[in-house]
Amino acid sequence: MATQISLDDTFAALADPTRRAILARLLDGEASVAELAQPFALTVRAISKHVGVLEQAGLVTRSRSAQKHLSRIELKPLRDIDRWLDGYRKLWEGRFDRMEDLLRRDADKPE
Amino acid sequence: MATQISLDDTFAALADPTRRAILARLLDGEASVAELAQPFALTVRAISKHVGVLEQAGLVTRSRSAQKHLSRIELKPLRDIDRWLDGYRKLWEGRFDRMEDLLRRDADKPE
DNA sequence: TAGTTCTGGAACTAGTTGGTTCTATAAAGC
DNA sequence: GCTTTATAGAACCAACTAGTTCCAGAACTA
Repeated sequence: MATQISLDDTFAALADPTRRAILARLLDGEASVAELAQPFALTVRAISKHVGVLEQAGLVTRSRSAQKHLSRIELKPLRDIDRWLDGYRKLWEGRFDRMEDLLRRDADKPE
Repeated sequence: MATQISLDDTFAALADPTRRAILARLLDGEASVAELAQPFALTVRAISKHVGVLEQAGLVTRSRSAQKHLSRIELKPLRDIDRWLDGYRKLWEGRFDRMEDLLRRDADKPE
């Protein structure tokens, strides 16, 4: 089984704009570290570390083709976040006053 | 205007299980710091700091009623994450082989 | 007024993060 | 075989984080 990824790691990995940009780039297809580094004013090593963080968080897998290690986006952790959001989504999808009701539900309870 | 919140801050705030638990608790209604601290083996001060982080990230607003400062969940940053996910959601909602096509689209380009 | 309750500020600590540089290794190209 | 290219390991640094303890202030309670 693919070692369980925590929401902690996923959220932490996504909390960096460089890493989110790398993920977005990977929507266009697999890429090597050098290719991923190209748009940034950072060393290739720094980008390599960012990819490592994404890999740790399960958001990226790598396959080496010759010297190039191709990175590829993995969707499962994103789906996990999506499912986590489900618990809150109903609050903004309902009518606004119903949302207010939910939020205040306990506040008026006699305890 | 309510000072613009960055995805960086939102993701970072959500990368901590204590803070996610606090948010979940706030689904049941507003609560004071002391109330929020009750389920945790942490000092009230530590929880107060966590609430501060959530507040910084726009996930919580506070209103003081007497000494009690009531925290309330705010949904906008969560909706922002939901919208950010939109860019990826189509990949796991489509048929799997179409997703594969998208991912490999560039890999086979003659360049 | 005095005491209690609720919270935030300040100062500190240990551990983590995001970046650097320099070095090593593995595969391709000549 | 030597050189180049692509990447990761190691060591380092400055900044930030999550926690603590101690103290101060604001507002209820008696």
